[in-house]
Amino acid sequence: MGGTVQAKTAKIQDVARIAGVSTATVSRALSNPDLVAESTRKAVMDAVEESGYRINHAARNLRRQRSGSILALVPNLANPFFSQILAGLSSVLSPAGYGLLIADTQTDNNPQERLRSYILNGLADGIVIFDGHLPEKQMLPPQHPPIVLACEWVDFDLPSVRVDNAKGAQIAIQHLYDNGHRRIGHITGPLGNVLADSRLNGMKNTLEQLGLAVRKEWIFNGDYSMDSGTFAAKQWLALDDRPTAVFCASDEMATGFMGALQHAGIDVPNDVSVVGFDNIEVVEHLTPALTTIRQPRRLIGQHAGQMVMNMIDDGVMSCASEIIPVELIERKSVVAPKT
Amino acid sequence: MGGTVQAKTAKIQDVARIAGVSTATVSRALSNPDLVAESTRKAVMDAVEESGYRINHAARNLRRQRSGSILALVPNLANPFFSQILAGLSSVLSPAGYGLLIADTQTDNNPQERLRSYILNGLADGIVIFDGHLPEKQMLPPQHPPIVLACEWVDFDLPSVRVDNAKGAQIAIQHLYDNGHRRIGHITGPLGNVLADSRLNGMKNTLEQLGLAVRKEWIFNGDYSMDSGTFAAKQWLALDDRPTAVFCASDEMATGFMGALQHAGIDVPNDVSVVGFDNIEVVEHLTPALTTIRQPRRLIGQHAGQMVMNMIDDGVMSCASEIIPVELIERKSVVAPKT
DNA sequence: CTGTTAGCGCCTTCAA
DNA sequence: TTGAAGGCGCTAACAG
Repeated sequence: MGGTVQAKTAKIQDVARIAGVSTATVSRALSNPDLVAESTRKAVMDAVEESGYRINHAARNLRRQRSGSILALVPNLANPFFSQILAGLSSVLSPAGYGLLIADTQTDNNPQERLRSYILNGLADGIVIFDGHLPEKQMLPPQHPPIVLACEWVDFDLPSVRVDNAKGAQIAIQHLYDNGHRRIGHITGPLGNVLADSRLNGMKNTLEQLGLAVRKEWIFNGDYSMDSGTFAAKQWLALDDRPTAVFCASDEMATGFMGALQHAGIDVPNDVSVVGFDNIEVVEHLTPALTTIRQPRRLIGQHAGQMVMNMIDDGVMSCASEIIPVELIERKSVVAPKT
Repeated sequence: MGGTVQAKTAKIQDVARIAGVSTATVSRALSNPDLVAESTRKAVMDAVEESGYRINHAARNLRRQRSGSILALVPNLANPFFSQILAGLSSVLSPAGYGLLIADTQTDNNPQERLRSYILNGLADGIVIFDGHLPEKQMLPPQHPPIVLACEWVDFDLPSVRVDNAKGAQIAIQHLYDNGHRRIGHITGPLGNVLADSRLNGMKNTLEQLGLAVRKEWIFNGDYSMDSGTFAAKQWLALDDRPTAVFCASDEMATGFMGALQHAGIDVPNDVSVVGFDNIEVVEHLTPALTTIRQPRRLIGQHAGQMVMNMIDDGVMSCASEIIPVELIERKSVVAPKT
């Protein structure tokens, strides 16, 4: 429990004394400059300078009944998928004066209770949740700070920002179709994850619209990880009757899939075409460079951040959800199937 | 249970009233259970349960003169390199009751002043800095919370946790040598970065010890990014007299390097062998799978976190630095050179 | 435009 | 072992 070693830092009273005004005036000069006369404002600023005054956030927060920070709940901080999103989040929060508090919901085995305590604790003025496994509707206390759901979410009545997953899947399948593929497989995200489901359904629907079969043995279960892509490759290799193209619900899986295939001597894209999802940085440097559906992750973070801040400012608990568009990035992993 | 949740959150006074004790006793029962009688302790706990009391951190922090969180300063949150490190950090901080505050030092153009304000603001009880560009010695205020330097650091007299970079470089070069390579190139990290310099120097020294030439035109300047690896590939391609192997100061650069080479029709590893540094997740799935120097990033985060916490507990401003060992991960990107 | 005043919710001596 | 009481540093009425 030791304490922080801090110098006897100047308080607002010291500034007031030096500037020859009241503490209230100092406070105003600092947070509402418009409310004080130009001359006193300057006197205060000089006094601040002279005393080296820095605001004490704990005191301000107590008084204002807020915490000055936004909490991001991430399912697995180690997953690089989130780095861009967090960067986006940080980029809007920081200029607005909010701190970014990050918690990894996987670090302990009772995330539900943990979420609850985070929400109740008043640690944050707003929360952005990236973990779709987390909440059960009934867990949400009646009284809670603004919450925004980002990405992987189970159906839930809270403002959210997500990507148009079904559309992405549709674009991917259509692209494969346009390149002549009629036998198309899929590596799914974790079952039960809405986002994964959207991609899967988007794929199935498009296939049907194109009059193509949805073959059960061509749907490989994955969990977004590279390893699950590797595993899918093993299944693909074991097939007698193989699809000529595979649409992967994440770039990581596509990477693992292609890698394992190549290590087994398969020629990508000539033996199989592959389309990914996300456009993570690395896939452009793969051989073949991966054709994928771009998901603007930084933007997701920015929008989510903006949404919570707006909710906080407006003192409301809900706002319109947002759908962020996706686009096809054509590279080298798709060619016409061999005849 | 079954109590209605209050609209207004319960304060310590409410608990005291319900339990029939004083607020002091409640406070003690909560933070120093040993100091109160078993019976009253239980009464307090029941009252807490009944009222749905949750501690108000702002108030506690103000009173205790601490913030309850640790600040991580990251040069670029979008860089996936940090995700594992942050996960490690979070995994030790969270159980200890600390919040993890993250700031991206690249989001504005005056990081120096920003760092200063972070340090002075008392926002955090301790700071972990990952940004080697950041601090100038004289910027450090005389009085500041415990700080730990992690990774990329300019020479500086503060406790640090880093990896044995020179050793890593040595291992890499030796491995290439053992495979028959005598013409070895290097892609550096950003110049002036100690970590990059250590790797470069480790490489040069090893080369000399082995009696090999250090050829200036075989040292390509990079900045750790994949794009800089791509750029180095262009330079390699333009060379009349090419090295048969290249040691890259980061896996990202190795990835960009190999990718660009392959896109240009070069056969890796038969035309050039490549060794990386870091062992980021993806490189195992590349074709060829990348031989690299493993850097235990999660561990770095954990150690850094542990170090700040120890310093906070002990009320000291310094402690022994740590060097984390590295190891060679052999995969497929190194073969004997063509004769 | 500025000062006075009264807490925000908690912890922690000091007494009992 | 427990209670009483005084702030921690700041802000937001409410006067002036």
